[in-house]
Amino acid sequence: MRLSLRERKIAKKKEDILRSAAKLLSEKDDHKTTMEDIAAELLMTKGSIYYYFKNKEDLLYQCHTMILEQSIERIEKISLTDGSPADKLKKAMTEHIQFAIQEKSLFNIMVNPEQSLSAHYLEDVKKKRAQYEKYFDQFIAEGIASGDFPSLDTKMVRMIILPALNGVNQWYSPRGEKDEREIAELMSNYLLRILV
Amino acid sequence: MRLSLRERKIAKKKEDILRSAAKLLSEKDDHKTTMEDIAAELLMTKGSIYYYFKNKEDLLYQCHTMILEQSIERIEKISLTDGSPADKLKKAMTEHIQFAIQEKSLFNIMVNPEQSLSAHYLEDVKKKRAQYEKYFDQFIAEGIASGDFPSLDTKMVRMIILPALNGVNQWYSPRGEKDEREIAELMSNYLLRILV
DNA sequence: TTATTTTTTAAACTTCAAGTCAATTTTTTC
DNA sequence: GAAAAAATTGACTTGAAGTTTAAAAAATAA
Repeated sequence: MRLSLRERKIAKKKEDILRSAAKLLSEKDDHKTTMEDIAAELLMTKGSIYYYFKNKEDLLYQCHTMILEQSIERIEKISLTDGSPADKLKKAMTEHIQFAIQEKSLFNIMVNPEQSLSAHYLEDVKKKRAQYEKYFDQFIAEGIASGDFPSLDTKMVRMIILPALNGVNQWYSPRGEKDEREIAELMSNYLLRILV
Repeated sequence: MRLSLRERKIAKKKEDILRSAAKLLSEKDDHKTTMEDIAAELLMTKGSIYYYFKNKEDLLYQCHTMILEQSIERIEKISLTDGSPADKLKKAMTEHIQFAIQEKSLFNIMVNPEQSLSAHYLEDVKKKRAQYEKYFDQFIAEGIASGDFPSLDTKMVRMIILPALNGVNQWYSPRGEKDEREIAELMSNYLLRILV
């Protein structure tokens, strides 16, 4: 119990650091964001970051896993729903968009893992991404099988959908004319047109 | 005349350097690609790069402009064609995809200019990007005006199309089952479904 | 060939950030 | 409240990469 409390405290601190890292890394390039900057954001010194993380790359890697694991959890839940394939796909898209906007910084640093992560970490990140992408393929395939969607190239369609969804947090601004829900609704509807 | 010959020689050398830079920068992150690496690729020493370019950021910036200016030229030509809006849009999409694949490295480093370029350069790059994007908006708007496309949110549609097109060079592999033309054809057809 | 200009080089210079660590402070435990 | 464990500090080391520069080499011109 007590141990669990401490563990939760550490987990919280780790998450704080990850968010600080993500915030700064999403603004500037990797090497322009120093460990000192990341620490300063939290009124710490960089020394203590090394108490929680092995090194800078580990920090980046854990930003990836944090988002990826949550994303997988969310889409897993959707897949267990008993809606139509189109319903599931739509829900997956709108949730993705809203999550991406909500976690803008973290999503932002996830573009181009190839460039920023070395082989060891990259492998794992790619695996998790593939795991997430598979759900989209699954929903699309289901729709084709059931006749809800016409026969089409599942991967190609998914490779249109996902970059489009991820693109959102590159241009979204909270001061734009559309809010999260409107964007999610509009974009997912347009994307569904490809399939019906 | 003689001057022009020399100028062309310099221009060629500059392009060689830009391509070397792009090649390495597209593989690794900015700071992991050193000026020495870029020079070594061309059997030069890093000192001589500074004979042609002001600094590393200038190198990056000119990679952007090289591609952007060519892209704008290409789409400008398409816009002067007298095909239907759908024809022009389709041509713009297929050309974009094929150009992106052809110039994979250069396109690759163009994701996230915000992170790698400082304000001064960034402004110019953004202007050029906007210039390019405007053509897509134009084709879509034309189609709506002529009744070829239904009424829809031009910007939103463009913000689906372009990220999808740019996504291609993240996953394209020359050893994949589809070649450039097939990908361009298939993807542009799917994207057009949103509009018709 | 000689003189002049252009280009390349190699080394030096500078700057700066990642990572380490022993000492200190804070928190927890009993 | 004292002892033990956990967390934080900040100075230090290290290495690396961008940039500068003076001199050498190569190309061009006369």
